[in-house]
Amino acid sequence: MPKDVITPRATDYNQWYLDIVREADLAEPAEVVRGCIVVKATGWGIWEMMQRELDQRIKATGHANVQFPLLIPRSFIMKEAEHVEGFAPEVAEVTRAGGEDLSDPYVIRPTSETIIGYFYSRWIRSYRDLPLLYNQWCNVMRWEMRTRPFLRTSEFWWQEGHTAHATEAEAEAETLKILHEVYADFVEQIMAVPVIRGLKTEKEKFPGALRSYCIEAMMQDGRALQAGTSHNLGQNFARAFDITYTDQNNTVQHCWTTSWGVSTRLIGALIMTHSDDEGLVLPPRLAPTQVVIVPIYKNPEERTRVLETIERITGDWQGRLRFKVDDRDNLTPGFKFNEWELKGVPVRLEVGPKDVEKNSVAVARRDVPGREGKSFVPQAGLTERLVALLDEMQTGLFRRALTFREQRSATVRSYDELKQQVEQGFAWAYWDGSADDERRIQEETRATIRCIPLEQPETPGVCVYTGRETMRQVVFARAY
RNA sequence: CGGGGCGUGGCUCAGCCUGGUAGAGCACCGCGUUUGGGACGCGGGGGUCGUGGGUUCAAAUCCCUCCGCCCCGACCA
Repeated sequence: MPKDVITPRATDYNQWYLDIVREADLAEPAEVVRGCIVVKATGWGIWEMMQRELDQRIKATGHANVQFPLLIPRSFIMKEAEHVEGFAPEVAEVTRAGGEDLSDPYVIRPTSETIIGYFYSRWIRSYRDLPLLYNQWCNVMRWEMRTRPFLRTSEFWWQEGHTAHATEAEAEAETLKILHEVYADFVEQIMAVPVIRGLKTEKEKFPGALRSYCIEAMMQDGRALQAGTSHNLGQNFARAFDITYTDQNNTVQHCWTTSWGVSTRLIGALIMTHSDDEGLVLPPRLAPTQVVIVPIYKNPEERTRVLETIERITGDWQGRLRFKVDDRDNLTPGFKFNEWELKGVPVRLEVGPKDVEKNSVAVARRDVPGREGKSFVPQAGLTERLVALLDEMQTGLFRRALTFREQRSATVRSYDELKQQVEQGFAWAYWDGSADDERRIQEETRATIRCIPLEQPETPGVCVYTGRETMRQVVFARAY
């Protein structure tokens, strides 16, 4: 009998999400620290896989890792006008240390453009120093009013890339390269989450940026989640922090800078894209453990025989499959089946006395939950079969998510249609409105423009709000 | 910041209305039997009832203070 530990999605999507986080043992509320979470081993293991894949891509595109201080002089935050307005309300400050009040208080970094800008201004002298391509993995803090595990917490973990370039074109190329080659590639290929790549509107862009690009994903309730952002900061921060270089003509110029980040929020995206009422579902290429093996036996003799068989069939797995043998002796197989299902391990193998005799194993695939996803297969050729199965599951998860998004997306031609469509998913619409129009729509529908997709239609259409003809199409949705 | 809810073994909660020796389920420990979809029996350990004050012969229970957490809305990766 399964225990009712997870609220079905259809009953309460929000509660389902919280149940998954708890039951899959990803994280728990920190309780004693407002708005923060403790990321537990299963959750952090997933983040480490994300870090590994992202870090490879960040380095492959020419960046190196560095580490800046956690604390930033408060005065730094005040230097870029839009940036102050955007972040001042949500920074935590350190006003006292070493038993004394600080004459110049610090803020705990909400993001590091300012302190990095300060150092870049000292490091960059010549065009020969450019481009400067750095990234840092760290935690940041933003005093959020309402928090949810992974999606929005006061402290979160992320990477923030910060680069400086000689020209606007180079900065723009960098911003887009990160969006495509690092973020979209990782999220789609490894997380199996389809994304829309686009540009943020003025209202939604990063405080202090010239332009913000983003990737947007659709969750199972039809709402949008921003999965990553890449900002072309123009010369705004370079002016605020005097980041200048001398060019080939001996003229002093301001640099063009970029910043870009993805965070542990991706874990939230992962959950809300693939998981089901039985628990977490991990795409094979991201799963820290791809195959878990549950031995089944009634007595010590059987145990020995079964474990020997497992030893033999996993003999050529090193380097091909990430696996784990669950030989805990105090738990029944049934308990383990459910536990690994909750934790989202893509494939479970069961090896018992019958399999030892028949040279078979039971294979259960997580993307088809319960007994339906279970079949008995021969031990011969198992490794190849599993590698192929994982591959098939990876592709299948992506396709399933993409199909879902398409079913929940529609092009709308009137404001009434838009209102209806955002109730259930993405509304594609021609748009020629202002930031104020955007605000009014948000008030009335709770939906915002998620992005102006990079791929635009070739024929003009009529703006869904103003009625004016325009070439520009945008995506409206309610967002997390 | 507004609105609501809750603080009692590790967890979920009952007990409070109507004051009188602190309970249950789960988890944990020991032993035995079990083990192919969340095992069972027997035994056992563990709680200054969020904090401070008040009322009372007597407070988890009644009154007040403070603190914390969770949930729902407007802002945000």
